[in-house]
Amino acid sequence: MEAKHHPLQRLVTKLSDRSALSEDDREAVLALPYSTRAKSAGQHLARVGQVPTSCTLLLSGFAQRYRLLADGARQIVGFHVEGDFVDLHFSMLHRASQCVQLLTPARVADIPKAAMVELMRSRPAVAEAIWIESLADASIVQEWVVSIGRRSARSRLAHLFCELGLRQEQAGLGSRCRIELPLTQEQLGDALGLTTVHINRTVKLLENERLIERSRRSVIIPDWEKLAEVGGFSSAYLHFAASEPTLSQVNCP
Amino acid sequence: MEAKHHPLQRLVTKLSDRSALSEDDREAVLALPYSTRAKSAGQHLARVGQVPTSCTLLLSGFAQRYRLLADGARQIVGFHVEGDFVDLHFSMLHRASQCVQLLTPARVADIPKAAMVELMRSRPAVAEAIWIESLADASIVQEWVVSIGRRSARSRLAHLFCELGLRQEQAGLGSRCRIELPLTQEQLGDALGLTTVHINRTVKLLENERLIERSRRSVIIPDWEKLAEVGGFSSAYLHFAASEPTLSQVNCP
DNA sequence: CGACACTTTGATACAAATCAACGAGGGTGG
DNA sequence: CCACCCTCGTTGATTTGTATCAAAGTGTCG
Repeated sequence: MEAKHHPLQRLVTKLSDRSALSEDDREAVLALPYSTRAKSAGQHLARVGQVPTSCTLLLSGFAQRYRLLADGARQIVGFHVEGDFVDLHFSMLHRASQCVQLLTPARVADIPKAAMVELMRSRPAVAEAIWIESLADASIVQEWVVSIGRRSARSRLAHLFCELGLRQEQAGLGSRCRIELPLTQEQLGDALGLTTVHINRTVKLLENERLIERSRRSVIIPDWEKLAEVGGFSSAYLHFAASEPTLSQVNCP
Repeated sequence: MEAKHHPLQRLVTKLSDRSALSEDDREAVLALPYSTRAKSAGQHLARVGQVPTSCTLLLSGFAQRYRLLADGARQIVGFHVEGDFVDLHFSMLHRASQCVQLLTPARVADIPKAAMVELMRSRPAVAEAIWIESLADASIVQEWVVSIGRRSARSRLAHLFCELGLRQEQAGLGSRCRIELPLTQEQLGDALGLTTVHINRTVKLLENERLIERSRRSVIIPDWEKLAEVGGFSSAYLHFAASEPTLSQVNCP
């Protein structure tokens, strides 16, 4: 089975992770028509007000979803990693209410909206799997509300690092304790509802407390559990499949 | 067709509002097995950690979805009105990561999870309609992130009042300019990431500015557009069907 | 090597939290 | 029917976390 390198393979893997798909279902997903493109950092995959005609799947790279306010303030409402549909909601709701922008160079696949809808109508199990994926995404956003609404800057940062670490690990991109972070401090601020200056001070605080270490664009978490405690982090809201190792089972160098 | 008073009728109406359902689809929804119960204010419909076996549909009343933090802080992540599924996500994700609590006395219908899944597997159009509904819910949560992350207390309150007004109007419960608000100031604070004291001062500020009026448990919006401007409110994120009247078409007494 | 984007630091200003009471309505029991 | 209590709303004084403004460092890429 050398479908291993099929561009949509990662999507299939991600869906199978949480839902049971038959061989036929998997093949139906892989049979989806698509066209791939390379894009550079900073490019937009969606803009407010657009009416989408195709669904964009992130094959590699890292993207942010955000809204701009009248006074120029920006709030990031989510990050996307490879395997994520970036604008499926907008497709189904007929209009984008946010912007999606790449933070790194990336490869994307465009799938005609009609083909997606057709696939989901003819394959209930696939529809269900995609639905469940979108519910898990929604759960993450809800946890962001909790963070931004009720946690201190220090906890918010700790929580976000924990989340990104786990999500990266779950996506098979390495250990939860070493996060490849293609974000500027300004973007961290826009994600957490804080200013750049305050992010800077808080990052340094965490560093002084030995809760994180930094080297270039990565963040290292020397003691996962301690950081999780500072962030009030519990992975339940990520709704990983049950196979996920307990926190205590993992402890990185 | 005296199905008019079928308890699930409101659900059918809500789904048909945004999606096209055939007569068969509608009847399949109405044929769902269910049992209704009356519940009193304060009762929980779901609790963190529970494994749901049935889906709860709110037939009447008002509920909040919230999370508790270690230090006792509470963050409300959403409100539910009649016609909403209150825990469909938890059912599909196998475990509740939040609590759902009634704010008013209410009637609810319990539908066995297996029957829901079966319905959605056999009727793709219904599955799609329910999915779209959950996407619209997610969009609301994302706007909450924007509010809590980047808006001032005054704007947050204005924005929430606008949202609740429109949602209530959309649900056929009256004009957007008169909101039946079964919330204490503490609950408003927990929803907006502010303290009770600060909510109190901000409410009075809006009142002094003649942006809202209060009488018992309702809030009256004398000039919708002015309040919408203060809140930076634009209804796009609610993703109502296109038939929605433009803001300027409506202006209440 | 220069340009530019990002990080870091300091000084100051505010918005919102906290702490502490008091007031007012609404339901309950005597 | 009144007195009581309990929750909710209101207000003031004070503190604190975070924003704002300003400027100097640092790194990286052409």
